[in-house]
Amino acid sequence: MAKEKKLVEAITSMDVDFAQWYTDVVKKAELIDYTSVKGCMVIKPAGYAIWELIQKQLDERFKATGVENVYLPMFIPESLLQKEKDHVEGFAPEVAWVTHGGLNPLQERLCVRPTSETLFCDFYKNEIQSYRDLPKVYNQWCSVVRWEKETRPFLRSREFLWQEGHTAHATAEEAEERTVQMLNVYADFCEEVLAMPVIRGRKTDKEKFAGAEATYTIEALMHDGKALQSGTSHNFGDGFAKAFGIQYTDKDNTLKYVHQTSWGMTTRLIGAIIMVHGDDSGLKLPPKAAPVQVMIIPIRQQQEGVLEKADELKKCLTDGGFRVKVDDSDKSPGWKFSEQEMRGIPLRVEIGPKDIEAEKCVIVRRDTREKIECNLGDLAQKVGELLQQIQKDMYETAKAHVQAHTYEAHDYEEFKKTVEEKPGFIKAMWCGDQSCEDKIKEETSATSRCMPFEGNEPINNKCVCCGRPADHLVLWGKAY
RNA sequence: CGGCGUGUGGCUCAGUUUGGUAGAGCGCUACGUUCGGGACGUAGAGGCCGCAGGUUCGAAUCCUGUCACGCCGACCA
Repeated sequence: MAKEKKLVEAITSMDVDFAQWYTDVVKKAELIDYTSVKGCMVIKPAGYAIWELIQKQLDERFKATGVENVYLPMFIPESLLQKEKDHVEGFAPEVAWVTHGGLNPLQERLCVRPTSETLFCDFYKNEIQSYRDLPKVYNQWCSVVRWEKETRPFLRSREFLWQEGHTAHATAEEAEERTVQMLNVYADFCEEVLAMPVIRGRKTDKEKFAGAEATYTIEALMHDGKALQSGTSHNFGDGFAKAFGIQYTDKDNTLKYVHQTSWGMTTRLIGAIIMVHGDDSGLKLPPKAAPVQVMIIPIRQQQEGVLEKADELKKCLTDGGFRVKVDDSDKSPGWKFSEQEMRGIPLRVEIGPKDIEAEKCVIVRRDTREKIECNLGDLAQKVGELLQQIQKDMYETAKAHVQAHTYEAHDYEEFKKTVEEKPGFIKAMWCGDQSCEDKIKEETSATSRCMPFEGNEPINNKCVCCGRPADHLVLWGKAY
């Protein structure tokens, strides 16, 4: 149909060029704008509002587990960054340095935080004296800078917004418990709020965070079959505590090192929403992460009473607790439909003279495009039901996509063939030797995403790469 | 950091090969007609052709340098 075709002309089809499709959606949905600094973007109102919803709902979940928010500086003295060896080595290649204050060179250069472990450690070493001072469960919302070579909006920018939680505990058990707890907070948040299914698991040593004893991750699968690390939670053991001298006096009057964790989620989640849910018409927001949940589009709005009715419906829905807007711009209705779809607004309500006459309106779902007639008196209730349904259906659809794109490979031939022909997750056994991981990455470009906590029954007992005995099931895939 | 590509009104691009008065479509402004899947008419506004040098009577166009952006790799949330 010519008309159908016209709908998509502004956005490249995802089957033609997924990367271009992503960029088109990001621009057309007005989430960001590029700036004169590579890798740094303007997050526009439509994009920032999504972040605000993420922040609010995540923050509530954090606080329910006892997290308190703080703010630490954005600069780290070089000497501080260098205290933990693995950590510096991991981050040194991508830090930005401040070398001058005004016109004068600094005595010691300062790095712009790429993450704040070292600052939290420096802070905790004075803050923590006794077992009574523990645990410390702090979090900060801020931006960090990592001088990436290649950048993409939301997925990999040089400056990005995130939250980083940093905790200190008396025992290793408590730290481990917190690490897992936060990973679960993340996973539940992704599934319940973002309607995005995730795989929880542990990173291999090769993929774990610089300085961590263990890194846990949630991995999501994008529409094109590539994986996206969507949140991480690290257990540092007492490594940082030893490097920074963070000790407390326990009940038995002995000095002990604290055990620490850190965990973070970023604006990358917005990229995940785009790539998990979006389609050729644009963005598709899950209702709980949609800054505008309902767009009311008046038809023949110049006609007396139409705009008034639209505003009336808006008030009714706003009072019902929904996020609602009326598009009263002087564009044509068809234009407004397309805009609502590109912006991913979950529901639109069409209201025109014919509807007013019949005391009805038409509701259209963004996810299925289904059109539903609704009596005006039932609108708020119906909208509530539909938003819930959409939230649920979007999750189910995404879940089905992950299941349909998760494969098993029993030997290396099958593995290579699967990587090449079937984008998605591949379950395969691994002997635990990093040389196999390296080889697989080099030869197939797939990386180990995680060793999943669930669905990890061995599929055989041989390493998919070298054939030696293997008891780790690893989820592999090409990643962003 | 390597490979490829692109910089011309707000946007998408033509013009560059072969130097000669800066173009189109969309968008924008005003008025009018329209309005249930990207409406139309009329009249307007808007550009040191990324930046800096050079060659030339004359440069968007040729030369040198530089900056930025995009895509693909290596590094990463």
